[in-house]
Amino acid sequence: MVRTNRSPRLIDVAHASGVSIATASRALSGTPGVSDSVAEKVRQAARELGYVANLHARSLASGSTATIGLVVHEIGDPYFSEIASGVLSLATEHGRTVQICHTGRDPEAEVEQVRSLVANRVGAILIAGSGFVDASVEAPMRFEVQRYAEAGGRVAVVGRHHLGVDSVLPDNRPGGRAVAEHILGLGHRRIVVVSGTLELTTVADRLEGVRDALSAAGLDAGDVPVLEGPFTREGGRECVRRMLADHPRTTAVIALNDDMAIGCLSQLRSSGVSVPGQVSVSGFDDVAVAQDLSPGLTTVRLPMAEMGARALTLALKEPGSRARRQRVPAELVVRDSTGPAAQ
Amino acid sequence: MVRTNRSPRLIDVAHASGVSIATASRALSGTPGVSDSVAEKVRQAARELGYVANLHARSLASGSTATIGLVVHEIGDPYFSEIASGVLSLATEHGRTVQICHTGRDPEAEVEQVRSLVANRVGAILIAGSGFVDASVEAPMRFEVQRYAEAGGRVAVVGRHHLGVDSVLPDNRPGGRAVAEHILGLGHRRIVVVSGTLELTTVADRLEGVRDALSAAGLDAGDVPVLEGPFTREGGRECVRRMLADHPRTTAVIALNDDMAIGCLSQLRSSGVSVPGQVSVSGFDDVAVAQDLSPGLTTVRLPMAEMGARALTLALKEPGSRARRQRVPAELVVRDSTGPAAQ
DNA sequence: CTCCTCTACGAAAGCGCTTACGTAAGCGTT
DNA sequence: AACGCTTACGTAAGCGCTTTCGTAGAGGAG
Repeated sequence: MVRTNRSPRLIDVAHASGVSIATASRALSGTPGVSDSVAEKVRQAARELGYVANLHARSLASGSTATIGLVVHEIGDPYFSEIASGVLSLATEHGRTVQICHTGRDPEAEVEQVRSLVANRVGAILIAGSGFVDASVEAPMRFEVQRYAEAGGRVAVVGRHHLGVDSVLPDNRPGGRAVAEHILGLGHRRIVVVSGTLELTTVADRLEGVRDALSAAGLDAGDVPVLEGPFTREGGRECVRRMLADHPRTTAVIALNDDMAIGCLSQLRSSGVSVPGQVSVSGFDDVAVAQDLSPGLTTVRLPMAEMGARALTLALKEPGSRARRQRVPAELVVRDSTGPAAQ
Repeated sequence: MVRTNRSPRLIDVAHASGVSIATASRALSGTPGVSDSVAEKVRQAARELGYVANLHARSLASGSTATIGLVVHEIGDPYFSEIASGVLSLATEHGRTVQICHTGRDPEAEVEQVRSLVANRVGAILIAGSGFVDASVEAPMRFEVQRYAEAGGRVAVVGRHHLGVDSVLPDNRPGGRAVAEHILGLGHRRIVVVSGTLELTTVADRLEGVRDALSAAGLDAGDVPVLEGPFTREGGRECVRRMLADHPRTTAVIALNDDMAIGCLSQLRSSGVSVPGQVSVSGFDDVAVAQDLSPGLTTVRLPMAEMGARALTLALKEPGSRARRQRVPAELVVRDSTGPAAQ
């Protein structure tokens, strides 16, 4: 029975090294109960045959997988692709493969994707991206995640609370506070916040931080308009247009992520407003390109790749009795897009 | 034998709907040979039980997978993340999952990743990113890919020739020619090309196009310095520093990708050189952020997401008798970073 | 020398699914 | 009425691995 042109199986390795397939399996997967000499013989045979275990067979038999699932909103978005980069790098080190899903920012698609990852019996699920303030929107997701976790699945989230699982949480609120303090410290008082939809917890948290700073400076947070738009570059452009129309005397724009900030810069430039001469602009996230913009974007740095890696680390660890939380510090990075308030 | 807290299996669905597991399997996977009424009954039962097929069992039994593997150099890089975005979106529509590997631009890691995808028995492999001019570097990859393809695997590549499989090839050379013609048309003659390593075919092709245009304009291509550096923003900065030192009278920089162009803009700005007043800069790729830079980057648009989607489409199709090639047009996009040559 | 305990290994039972093959029933021919 | 053909379904043999359980042999204790 010659199987030409097929990849060798465990049984081929077993035959070649003169042991049973049970022993071969143990030798190759490092399970104890095999003498060193036999184990080495088996490994040698495997190498010579070019044997690679069939993952599906292994998963089916063992009931667990080396694949980990990563859910992001949009992989084309630098915020998420940098997180993914961190996850991928670490996963590769651990010999694990990563299956990425993106949801197009649709909460229903998100639940759908998680369900499909569960169905695929992935070993762990990582969920990146903001949750929703509204608990009822969050409920199906929470349900799905909990069920998976209770069945022994490992889950970790980044930048998302309230899911009752291990999480890596950036200091959104302190970050918001820091950037607002910076703006205030430059003398700005006619400020506008450019924000993604307030339904996102990330947005809400950052905004909260901004308000903390405003109150601390004795301002009424109600005096600072919050312009809401899509959490994208186009959203930033749109908000700046509204700002120029409705709040023409504004001297500083606090955008709640870099994407929007980039859109703001773009629109201000096309509208002939100088930055930071007439209007200062700040962002949030510090995506890679932020430092190369003109002017360089003042923003709050979040170590995205590291956050991804830490989430993976959490998911790989033994589950704790309760959900762990890792805070990730947010660091203000001052560049050229902010300057003293024009008089 | 009650299996509490475990997901239902095919046999549970079969029992619930009063058929054999073979019929249940056929009904759920759409294999012909089941009457409509029975099929509907089975699907109904599956829905009620919340049944989802175990992918591993299915793959093991059928010998094929719904997973497709995508190899990129660096998922954090917009060029690749936009391709990945296209692949993911289309894959989701097809009910397929995508496993992404990134290689950190290391040719050996690349082969390693492909090997591991093969081991995982993925249904198709997509490889994005430039190949190497040097055939001997390319050989192991070619070998691996061919072996997989011969064993019935489906492979498609984007932006890479010489692998002997279906490919989606951007018009790098015509694109290079177009952007160089644009620069020449603006009156520039003291031009510098800022380039990634010449070992990459992508770089070589684009450069070829640039030279075509130079020759056509009656210039000696040898007169135009080619500054080589890493194919990244930092590489762009570095090359500009060299340019300012060695070729101070340059009026135009043709960067061979947007990343480098962004680095060029950044360095020129910090060096106090105005763009496009003193020096014009062009890029290549048209990553999403290019339009929002200041000045907006003149570049050559490649529809990355579409390229990814097309590669997937090729891989999903029945294999042809010979490798198919799809050319993707490159379109010059003129923005504000290029202007008339200063006298 | 016997009995017991370990250790190293083999036999074999699945993991949950697909699919080749077998068969019974229905239908049209002659 | 006998025959073949088609359709709809069931039976059972795997897919390639892990893991439980059983056992032979080595070694120590009495």
